[in-house]
Amino acid sequence: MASQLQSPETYGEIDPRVEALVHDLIAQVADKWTMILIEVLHDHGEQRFTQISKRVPGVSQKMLTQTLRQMERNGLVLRTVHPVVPPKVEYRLTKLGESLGEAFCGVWTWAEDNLETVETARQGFDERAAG
Amino acid sequence: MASQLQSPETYGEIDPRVEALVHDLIAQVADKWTMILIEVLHDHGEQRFTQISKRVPGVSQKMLTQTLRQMERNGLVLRTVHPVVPPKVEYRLTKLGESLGEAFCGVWTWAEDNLETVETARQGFDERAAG
DNA sequence: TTTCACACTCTCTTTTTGGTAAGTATAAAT
DNA sequence: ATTTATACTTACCAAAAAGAGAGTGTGAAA
Repeated sequence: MASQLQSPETYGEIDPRVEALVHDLIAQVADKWTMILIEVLHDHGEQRFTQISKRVPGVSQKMLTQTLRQMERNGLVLRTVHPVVPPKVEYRLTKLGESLGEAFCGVWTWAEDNLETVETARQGFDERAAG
Repeated sequence: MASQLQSPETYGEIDPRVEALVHDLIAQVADKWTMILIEVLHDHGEQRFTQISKRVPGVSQKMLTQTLRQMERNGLVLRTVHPVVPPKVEYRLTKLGESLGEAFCGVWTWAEDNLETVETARQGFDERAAG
């Protein structure tokens, strides 16, 4: 398969294993729900599962659990279980989670600032394709 | 906006439709291959299809074409077709593409800076889960 | 005449992802 | 005795994404 051709020297000085790790980490962390959850947890502080779900329109229970778990595993979120009935579990961002939120700021503001530019580009592209 | 990660009370005032547009745009633009292609196009300037594919280990032809097209549609990439045989097509980042690359820098460096922190967090989590 | 180069496109198959809905545990309230 | 609340887990299924591989067009070189 020609698509798998390798040319190691093109990556220059950077260790390709580190590159791969960075790519993987970004893929996990730049996920749609993760980004939204960071936002919600930042804006509203420590919250319970149900509160979060109400603030995030469109998440299924499954995805919320899954994303929260992954974030916890990656050290972005602290999960506190209170041994009561019915269960009470609270989530909040760790320092690491907050710092990721700050790192995302650039992308967020880029998206906000360029919504129209992108929309215009799309229209141009689609017209060229059609005409 | 909430993306600025500053004050909780600003969250309520945002138009949810704009929020949704921003989320969608980020989802398209924060995609794994898009990020890698921005990097490669930034580092090596204007390149042909095959050159790019050699510099990106693991992309299939399909994904490369698809991602490049999406980027072109979003105005991130300029595609230049030279009417010769065999075909010659060159790709380069637009200003918008470059600006997105800069916006990503924060996330990129966050990932590099925190690789170990995350790895440690994961090990802790996995041990807790096992034990 | 066959081969090669390049940048795709198309089809088929596999893998991954995500939704839905039901089930679990427990104590208090009705 | 039944319901309610919370925070899940599990099983099943449909949809979407991605991979593999073959095919396309054209002119020049072997």
